[in-house]
Amino acid sequence: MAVSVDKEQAIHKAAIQVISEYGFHKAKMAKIAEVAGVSAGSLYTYYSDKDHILDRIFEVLWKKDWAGLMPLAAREDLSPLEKLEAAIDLIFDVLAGDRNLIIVFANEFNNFMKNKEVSFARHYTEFQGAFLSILTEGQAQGVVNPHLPGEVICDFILGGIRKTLYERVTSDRGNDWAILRTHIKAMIRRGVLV
Amino acid sequence: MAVSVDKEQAIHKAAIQVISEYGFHKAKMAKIAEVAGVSAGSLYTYYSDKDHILDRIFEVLWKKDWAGLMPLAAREDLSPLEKLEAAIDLIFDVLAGDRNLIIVFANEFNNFMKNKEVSFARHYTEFQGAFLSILTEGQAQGVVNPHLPGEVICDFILGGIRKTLYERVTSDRGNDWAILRTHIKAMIRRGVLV
Amino acid sequence: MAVSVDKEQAIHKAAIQVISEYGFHKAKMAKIAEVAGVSAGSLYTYYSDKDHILDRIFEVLWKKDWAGLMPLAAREDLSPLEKLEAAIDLIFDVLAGDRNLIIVFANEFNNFMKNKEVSFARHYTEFQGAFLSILTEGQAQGVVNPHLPGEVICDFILGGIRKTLYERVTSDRGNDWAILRTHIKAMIRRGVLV
Amino acid sequence: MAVSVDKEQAIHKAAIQVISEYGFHKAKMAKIAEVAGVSAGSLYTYYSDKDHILDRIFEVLWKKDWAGLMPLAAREDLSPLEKLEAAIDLIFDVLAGDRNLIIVFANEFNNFMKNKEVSFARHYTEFQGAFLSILTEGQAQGVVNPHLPGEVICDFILGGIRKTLYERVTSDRGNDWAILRTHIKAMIRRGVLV
DNA sequence: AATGAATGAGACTTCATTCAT
DNA sequence: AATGAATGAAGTCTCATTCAT
Repeated sequence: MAVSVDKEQAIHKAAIQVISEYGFHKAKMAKIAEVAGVSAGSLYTYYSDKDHILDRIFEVLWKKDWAGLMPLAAREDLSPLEKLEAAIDLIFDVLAGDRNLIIVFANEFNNFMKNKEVSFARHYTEFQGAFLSILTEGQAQGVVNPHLPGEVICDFILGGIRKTLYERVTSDRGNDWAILRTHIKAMIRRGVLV
Repeated sequence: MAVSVDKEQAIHKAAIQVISEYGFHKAKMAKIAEVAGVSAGSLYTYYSDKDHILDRIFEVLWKKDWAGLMPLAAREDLSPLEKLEAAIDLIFDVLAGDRNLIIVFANEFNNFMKNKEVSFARHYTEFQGAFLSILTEGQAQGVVNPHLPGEVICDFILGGIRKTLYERVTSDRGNDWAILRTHIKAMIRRGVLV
Repeated sequence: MAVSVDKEQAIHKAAIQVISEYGFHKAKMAKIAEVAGVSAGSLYTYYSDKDHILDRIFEVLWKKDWAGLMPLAAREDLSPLEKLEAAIDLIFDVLAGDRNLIIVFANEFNNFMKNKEVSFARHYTEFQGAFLSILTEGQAQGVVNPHLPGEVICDFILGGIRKTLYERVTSDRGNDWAILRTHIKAMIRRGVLV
Repeated sequence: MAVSVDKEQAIHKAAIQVISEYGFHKAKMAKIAEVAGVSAGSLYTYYSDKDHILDRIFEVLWKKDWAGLMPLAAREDLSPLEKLEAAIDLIFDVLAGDRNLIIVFANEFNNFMKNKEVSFARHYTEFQGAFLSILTEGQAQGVVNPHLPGEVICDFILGGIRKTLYERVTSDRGNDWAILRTHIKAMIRRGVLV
């Protein structure tokens, strides 16, 4: 029998679940296999090693839609503000609703980036570059505060969203993602003042 | 000779360095000992086990000044906005400038909270409560946007600051903390729009 | 392949050998593994930890036949003296001939009992209770000296047998267990006087 | 200041107490020092190492009076039976009443003998030889059962006494050593039968 | 391709012993 | 002589990975 796509996905999903619960280092291969309903040995038919499983999680996450930010940033039929909102929507569309994925993303992202070869890091740099370009365009057009460095805006927004999502799925803060999205957009645009 | 405060601090500092470099799970006790300039066995004169070292890092971090938020929030001679800014200053004062501590804090906080008994979690809850009370007061006085849930503001700000600090020490984005602080305060107050 | 009964028994036997030679605390897991012909890690496929290995040795020893004393003591077709002799036979049948097991039993029994949860201790208490009931019955029927407290008789006999077996396998005192058994029975019944 | 006899004895006593509670291998030097009221380092002023402490315990035990068996066995003014009783009294006199010493003796004797150089082993062999000579004399004079091998009698009696004493101090079986001594003598002479 | 028992490198931790004070 | 912090060798146990079936 050829390698099974079903099985590969079962492992992928199980890994997200187990890693979200225990963290990457405490997530045991045996536990992932158990949750996936396969043997421990089978993990190695689909993945070269434990790191590879995490690699793939971030790769899938990337391919899911984040890559969509680049063409978005380049569009000329949208204003910078529309693009900024679309970028935020894009992050929400990818993550919101998937509790375990949010947790893995929030907890493992930094450590993941630290160890990883260029491949993913380059992806993320591209993403950031596109995000930055939207902000820069906004500043050029006089709609975004020109005194704020783009990197700071970028980091602050991404960090703010990440933690907000994480706390939402970790604590019990409801799951009305549509309203949350609105709040975050408002805060980004206008700040907290009245 | 009594237990040495110097040695205890050497270990503390070495642990922050090693954990910031490798992450908690890959940080080996032997490596921490080596960096601290003591034998592996000596670690156990000052700490009961590896977890205890991390516990202590967060405990020291907490005692350093975060606890200062509670009396701050209660002050009546300051406006909510002044308190909000003071709270942000407080976070910066604790973390800014200490590269390794920022990294440990950013990377280990979530996992740390997951495993910890009430002691630190309660501290953090108090901190968050004080932060929330400042925002709520601001909303009551009509200076903070009443449509934004306090928790969302709180998470977003704390997450934004965390990532901004982390990226700053991780990438090469200069280290002018005073200016960074100003940018972040501005963004929190007025958002990114002009 | 399912867990191997052969391997489990190889470890069991190797443990008895190594513990008999070095004593429990000086018996290294690595040595047990080596003697058993498996890797150190494999020990943990069959036993949760080192203590568990010793637990199991006593458990097997118990199940081997000591449990047989209880029904024996209850039999009504045997006189108390016949039961007493049968009890002694039972101990000999379990231990005699197995040099290493005798050594482990003699050396680790006390320390084992000290640490152990009720499970084995209860077994042993049952055993002792059955032994006592035989003696008490003998006293009631006027064949056993009524002036001797049952516990003292019981302790003395069991202690006497234990040391006799131990010295026999430890020194070079032959291995004619059948004759030894006879001597001991005679001594118990009639003492050392002519 | 010269080495203190008081301190040496405090350590000796503390060691007996701690070893009786935990067993030799789990008895920590630090704990012995604590109980003795000295520092851990001071143990090494009086003893070369941990083994030495146990050596000394058995040495003192030996010198206490067991050595008295040899002249006793050689006396010509006593009958073999009187000597046998005197030998049993001697063991009781040395051990009875000292709870911790009984426990240490019962638990560590075998392991101690296994590792020890000739010195103590030779002592014990002498002791056993003297005991045997009493029995042999008894057989020669027709008062001790000539069919029982001396070694078996010897082992059985010593093992019986050891366990009886141990159980007595370990369980709660009273502490009337005088009566216990009588029971044991009776059992040895006449057995359990009426 | 699937299994899961077996492997063994490596980590944490203990504790008898040392030695500077 | 006394102290007790420091040492580091050694031991138990874990778990990602392999491989015979």
